[in-house]
This record gives sequence, C-alpha cells and structure tokens, in this order.
Amino acid sequence: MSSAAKALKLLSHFSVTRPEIGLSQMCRIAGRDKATTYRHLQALEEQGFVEQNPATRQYRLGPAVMQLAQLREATVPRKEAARPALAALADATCETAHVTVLSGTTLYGLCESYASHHATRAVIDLNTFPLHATASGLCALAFGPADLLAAAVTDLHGFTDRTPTDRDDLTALIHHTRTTGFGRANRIYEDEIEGLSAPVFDQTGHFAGAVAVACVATRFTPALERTILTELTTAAREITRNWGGTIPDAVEAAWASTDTQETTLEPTP
Amino acid sequence: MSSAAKALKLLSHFSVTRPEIGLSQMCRIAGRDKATTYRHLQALEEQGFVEQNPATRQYRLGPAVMQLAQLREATVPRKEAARPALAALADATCETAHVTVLSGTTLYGLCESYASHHATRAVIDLNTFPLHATASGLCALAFGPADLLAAAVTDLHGFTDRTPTDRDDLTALIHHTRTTGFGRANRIYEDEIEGLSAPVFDQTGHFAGAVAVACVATRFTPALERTILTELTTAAREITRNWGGTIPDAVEAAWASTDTQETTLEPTP
DNA sequence: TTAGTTGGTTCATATATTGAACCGTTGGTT
DNA sequence: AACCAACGGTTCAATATATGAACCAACTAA
Repeated sequence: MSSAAKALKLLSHFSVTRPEIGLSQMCRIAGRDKATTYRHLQALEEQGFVEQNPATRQYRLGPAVMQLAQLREATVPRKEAARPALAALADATCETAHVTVLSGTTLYGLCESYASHHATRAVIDLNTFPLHATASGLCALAFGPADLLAAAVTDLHGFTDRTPTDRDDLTALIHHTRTTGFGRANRIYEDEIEGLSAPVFDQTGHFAGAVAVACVATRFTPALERTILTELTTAAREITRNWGGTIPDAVEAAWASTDTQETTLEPTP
Repeated sequence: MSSAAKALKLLSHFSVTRPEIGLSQMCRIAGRDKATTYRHLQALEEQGFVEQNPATRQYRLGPAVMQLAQLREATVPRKEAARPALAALADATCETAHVTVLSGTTLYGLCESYASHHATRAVIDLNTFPLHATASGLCALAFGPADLLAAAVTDLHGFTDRTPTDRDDLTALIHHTRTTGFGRANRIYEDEIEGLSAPVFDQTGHFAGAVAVACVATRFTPALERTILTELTTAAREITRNWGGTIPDAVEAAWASTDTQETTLEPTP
C-alpha cells in the first residue's frame, strides 16, 4: 500500500461514536507505528484534513473536508437530489433510511434520515458498508459490476451468526436479491436490525448506489415489510430519476413480481 | 514534503471552475511527474477521495469526502450554525457573503451565500484564502495567532497592483484591520471586487474564522459600505454566539468607534 | 517515589517513491 | 488512409523517502 493510502486510511477511523482520536489511540486502532502515525497525522493536518482539538490535543476531522464536500456536491449533486425522497421514506416507514453510493469496490454512506416516530432507532454509524453483510451491499453485488463479488469474498467477516461467511451462502443471497429486486439483511450485520434496500442507477445506466431502510427487528412485521418494500421502490425510482438514470427493466420486473406475491421470502444463509 | 502530503495536495486543484481534471492536465497543474501523479490519484481513488468520470476518464472528487464532511459537521457544527446569519447578510447587503475558518495557518472557505438581487455577483471560487490579499485573511492576521504573519510573508503574491507585496504594506493593512475591527480588501485580490470582513471567535476564545462580503466594485458606495459594516457586525456576533464564543472587548470597541465615525478609511497599500 | 500514561522526536536502516522512457489508444488533421 | 499529437497508463533502475525501535519530557494515579 502506498504511503499516501496509509495516511488516508487514518481518516476512516473517525466515526460518530469516536469523533476525536488521540495519537496513541490512533496507533492502536490503525495498528501502525507511533512515529509513522504521527507523521501521517501531521501531513493530514497540514492539508486541513484533520485538526487538533486545542483542549485535548486529540485529532478530529478538519475544515478542508467541508470545502471538498461542497465542491463534490456542486460537481455531482447526489445528496441534495436524494434527501427529499429519503426523508419521505423515513417518514412513511417510521424507520431509519439511508442512501449509499458505490465508488470502485467500496460502498460509502451518503446521507441518513431518521424518523421521529420511535424512541429507539437504528443508528447508521458506518463509513463503508460491508458488501456481504448489509442490504445495500447485497444490492451492489446483485446489480453492480461483476468484480465486486471477488472483492467481497476476500473478507467475509462474520458480524452475527447469520452473516454469510462462505461464498455459496453469499451467492444465494445475491441471487435472492436479483430475483426480488430488493437487498435483504435479516440480522446479518447486527442482531437487532432488519435491513431492506433497493438499487439506484445513474446517467451511465449502471448501478450507482442503494437506498435502504434499517428497521429495529422487534418492530419488523409482514405488514411493515410490505410498506417498506413499496416505499423503497418509490424512493429508488425518484432518486434514480434525480441522478439522471433509469431503473433497468429487469429490476422493475423483479419488483412487480415481488409486489404481487406479497410474501416474505426468508432465505437461510 | 511527505508523499502523503503531495497526494493530498492534488485534491486542492479541483475547483468550481475546474471540477474534473485529467491525468496529464493534473500533471501540468501540480507540476509533478506523470507516473507519480498517476499513483497518487490511484491511491486517492482507492480511498474514495476521487473517482473517474466513466465517460471522460477525468478525475473528480469522490464520495468519501461527502461522508467525512458529514462527520466533521456532526463533530464541529460550523456550517449549519453559520448559514442563517450568512443568508441574512447576503440578503441585507444584496452582495455575496461567505464564511472562512482558520486551521493552522490556512484559511478555508466554509460556505457562501449569494444574493439573488443582482445579475452580476462576486463568485467565491477559492479553496484557500491568501492571508495577505483577502479581507478574511487580513482579519486572520489581525486577530488570529501571531505566527500567521510569518506564514503570510513567505508568499506575498501580487494579485493586483494594489496587493500588498512587502511586509510593511501588509502590517499597515493589519493595523488598520485591528483598529477598525474590519478586514478590508479594496481590489487587492481582484480588480473588480471590494471585500469587507469581520472576525468570528469560538469557544476557545480565539479567532476561529471570518465572515465577509465580496462586493462588485462598481456598486460600492459609502452608503452600501455603511450597510455592509453594520450587517457584518450583526452576522459576526451571531455566528460567534452559535460557535460558542464571544467577541473580545477590543473588537467590540473597534466596531463601536468605526460606527460613530462612519467614514471610509482607505489606506494606500 | 514509582509506574504507566500521554504527545512528540531522533537516527540508522532499507523500503517504498520517483521520473525518464516506454507502450497502446484515441481523436482530430491532412 | 495515413499521420500526428495528446491521452491514460506502465516499466525499471536509482535513490530519496518512509520506517520503527528507542528515546524524551510532561502528566496522572497509585
């Protein structure tokens, strides 16, 4: 791995639950030498990607990322074009909704929308979504470029005892995703969360990302599932349109067949 | 310079007017070797900081920055806390308003607000603001940490024939900024733009950034200047409050004295 | 005092970066 | 069609650059 990549990777260790990280702590998290980590953080700080909290000396993300994000959104407006549909989705399902975007073989979170209805919510605290263990990831594998599967199987980490940890389990889930048009993560990432997702496409005609609902498992009923699936198709269509794409016929057909069945297919991984 | 820093620097060459950059073009802009640039772009792409436009093969900012920005804003909410005041400022002055934040010795743009009133507007297309040649920069030099001046004088690039290009001219402008409480960039960055700025402070009690108005020079009248100065103080106070800081007495005093004078001091650089 | 943190620094070692020269394509011109 | 220039991408020897064990100084808790 290039030195630049190593430095960049440090940024991925920040999260909502750990927004500030000290030098020693970062060494442990990243598993690298202290001197190296320090120099990398210095380089990042020089460019404004991190800054030190003057009170605690801990590092946190810097202002440069704000500016780059503004520019990215001005160049490729994805977030703004997804937000209304996402809010409507969260509102209609009373559960947490989010959108992911694919770049290369990595699935990034773009934005979330939390429903105000329930006190307990699914909180999205992921920077990159594991392809094999999330509903969005399954969508990517099912509808995205073929090389994703190869990337995914290099690390089939088991998050719960239902996580698909070998290639056959995973391909079964992918197949299910393709035939129904929905990604389904029934407690395969977290024990308490049921995830459902639908693919989104952009102007190139290729898979661009996914829109998903993360539902607290205890609230998950067949009725809610039907609602989520219906609303997911609406949201996926709207976001796809806003991103300048169209839903492929195969996906629309899959959705149509699932709608008529109105049954919960629950494949055992 | 570290290899990581070199790679990071590539990102700063993207701008609103140049959102996509090809490999060869990037080599020319960055003044580095093609192989090196290519590897750096690869590393950046691997981490999602850039992506290739599939149609043109040109590179543009990637989705990872969106996510980092979301996290940064969740950690240190600056943008959201500045936006309303900024919009009000742009609205009241009918000119372009923006907010900058200081990190280390670099002044970054945080957000802009454009007034809908006029067809010709000042467009903010800067990623980092030169300290010696912008109103915000002068605020930083006047009210920020002492080491900024040393950093500024290392590159006193002359943007217009009014840009202060030696240390004495610059210190005179800084002094003027300190006594009036406003940064003033009368055609020292662009010939057609008059800039006025006021400092903003955060919970550490130190200078955190500046709020500024960039006014098309032909519209700049003493009456408009008075309006801008008044609105600037309002905006600076509100943003400072939202950022958890307080305006130092010295600055408030400077503003008060400037208000009563109501004269246009125009120092010749 | 001691022992264990922390953020930050040094320097010899050797590993990872560098750039000139090199491909194969593409798109426009003659 | 042949040509040329510019493009994105690749190779490999030379060496500049990253690396990490050991080392500070400051701080905290026991």
